[in-house]
Amino acid sequence: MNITEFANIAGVSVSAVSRYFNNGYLADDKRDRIKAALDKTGYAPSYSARTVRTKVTKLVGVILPKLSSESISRVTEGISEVLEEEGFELLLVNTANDSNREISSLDLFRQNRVDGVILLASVFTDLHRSLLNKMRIPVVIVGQQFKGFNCVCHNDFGAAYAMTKLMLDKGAKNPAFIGVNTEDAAAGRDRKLGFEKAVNEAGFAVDQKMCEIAKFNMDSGYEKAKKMFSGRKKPDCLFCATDTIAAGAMLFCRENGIRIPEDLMIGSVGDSRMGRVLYVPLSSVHLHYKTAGREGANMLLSAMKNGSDVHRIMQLEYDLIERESTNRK
Amino acid sequence: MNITEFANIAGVSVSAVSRYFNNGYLADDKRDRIKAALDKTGYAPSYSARTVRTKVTKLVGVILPKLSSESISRVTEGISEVLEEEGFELLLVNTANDSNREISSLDLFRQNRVDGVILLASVFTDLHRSLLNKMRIPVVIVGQQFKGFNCVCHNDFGAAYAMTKLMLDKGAKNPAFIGVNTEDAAAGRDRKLGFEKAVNEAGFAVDQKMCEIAKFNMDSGYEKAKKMFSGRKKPDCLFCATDTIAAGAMLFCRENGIRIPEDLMIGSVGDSRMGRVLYVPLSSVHLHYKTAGREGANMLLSAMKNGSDVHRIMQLEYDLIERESTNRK
DNA sequence: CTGAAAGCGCTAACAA
DNA sequence: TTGTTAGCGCTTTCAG
Repeated sequence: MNITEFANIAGVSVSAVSRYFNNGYLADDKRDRIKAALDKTGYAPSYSARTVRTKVTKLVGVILPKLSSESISRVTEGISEVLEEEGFELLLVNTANDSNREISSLDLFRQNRVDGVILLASVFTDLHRSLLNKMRIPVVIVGQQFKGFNCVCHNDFGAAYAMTKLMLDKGAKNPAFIGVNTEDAAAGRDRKLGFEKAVNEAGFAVDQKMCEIAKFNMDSGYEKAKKMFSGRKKPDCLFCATDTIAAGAMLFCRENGIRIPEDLMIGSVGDSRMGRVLYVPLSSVHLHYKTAGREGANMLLSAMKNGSDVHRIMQLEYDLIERESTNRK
Repeated sequence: MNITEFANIAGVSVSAVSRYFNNGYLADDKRDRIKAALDKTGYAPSYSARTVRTKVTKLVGVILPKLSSESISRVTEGISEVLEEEGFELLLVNTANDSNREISSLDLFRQNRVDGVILLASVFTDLHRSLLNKMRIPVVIVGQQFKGFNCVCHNDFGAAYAMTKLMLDKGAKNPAFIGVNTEDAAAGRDRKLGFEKAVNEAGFAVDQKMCEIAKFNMDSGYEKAKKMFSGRKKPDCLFCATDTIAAGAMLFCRENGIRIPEDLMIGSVGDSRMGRVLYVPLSSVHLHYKTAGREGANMLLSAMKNGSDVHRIMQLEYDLIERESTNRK
């Protein structure tokens, strides 16, 4: 059924029906007639026909590298809270860490499907840049800093620095590191740099043999810890780029009689729920993921409203959370 | 820019442009001309204008009670894998466990916004039923069984039964239970019933004083465990409806010198990643969340294709995972 | 294979 | 306040 047919049934004009749905001028009796006809027929107007006219989709595209990650889902939750309050809905694309999918969904979103885009990605290339420059709708990047675009990000450098310094201040002498791909500027590069700065400031040189790169999962953390402890030199403190990696490393320690924190302190970044209940409660750095999502959404909302060309960067600070895993006397 | 304007620039007719994007008959030279003009102008056709004509949105609405839950995000991941492969995108609504939001988004989806709906909800009411009956597009419910509709669900009853039986077979005599709201037919009611059946079969009566109802979080599990252990009678095995609740209960045990599994066995349902790395590795029942998402998506796809009125119910089985927390000799 | 033209269902300008 | 009507940008029939 279309608006004309429905208007006939209700005994009013099409404009009356349109005004009913768009809060225009309308006499009360017509309003009642429409309401009654609505109950009877179950008519609902077509969103896309409206969009053709108004050019407004009330949709925001959200591009994610994966769904089942605590940090990412917290960001998404923040995004959805703010956006749904403003009457927007989320068009979600899960790229499964596939860069091609990122590119192709960005391209899809150019097809007038959405009013704005929020992009969470780990690695940014020149291709990203050129495509982002072609976008005719506002875009906000969350979790990374990418020059020339709106960003909401964390202080990954500071977080890693603070955690490493905490362990070194407790007297560790042989710091080790398990990070992630440094092409990821936030979780990869910046956290590594923060680690290195703390090590250097404490008067040590960074031993690259004590630095491993893991995947974003527990098994990989386990394997890298195993590799690290197979050498002659044993670390006495370990910084991990994520809680998940730290949990894997802990699993290895537990199986091999390495005591935490006595033999090895462990600290990481993320402050996931899991950290509290690990067999040794994990010291971590809390990043404000949900807030990042909310702020990203707010930034997008104002960009969609004002169409401003000036890009903004917002960096969120962190909180150091000390638990048992670094509690060496 | 619209299709007419673009067709002029490319020096072809509008039909040619339309055919270019819809794989229709088209001479090669025109195809080349269009490709060149595309590179030059960055033109992208309007999705909504197409939808007005074709009535196809290539969108599936997904209604979730929350985002930051491991089980839900695994389901969503399964859904998105299958749907994106078929060229569909997800319109996501996070209802934040608010039943009104469930209702209103279902209503929104009636407005020709999507081609189909996947609904994850915990509590189903008559209002749900009447609204679901009004939907003119296919709907699949995942994670619950709701008579008269397409469902993909888990064997929650069997899962709870198996876990409880495991602990009773190991010699437990005083079984306790921390569940969730029984209005939730799957995680609430069925898991409680499964627990009760196992207890009864072992020749015990269910002591309702040893049964608590918690929220879906760790703190609540902690509080309920505390309450349970404040009474005279102490349980020697505890079934929890979710891993998160079990983790909270474990936290309480650890703080209060209750040994697991010697003094208290603990088992739950969900098999989340966290369970493996708890201070006592947690026995749990694996439910195939991602598969449920995939199967739900497949069911929806075939309903959208065939428009069949017959509703189907698919129940997925479980895997019992024994770990240290129930390993009493 | 191709182009002209008639809609798809709606909104909004305009005249009343 | 109201109803009429001209589009919004696209697809698809139909006649070539």
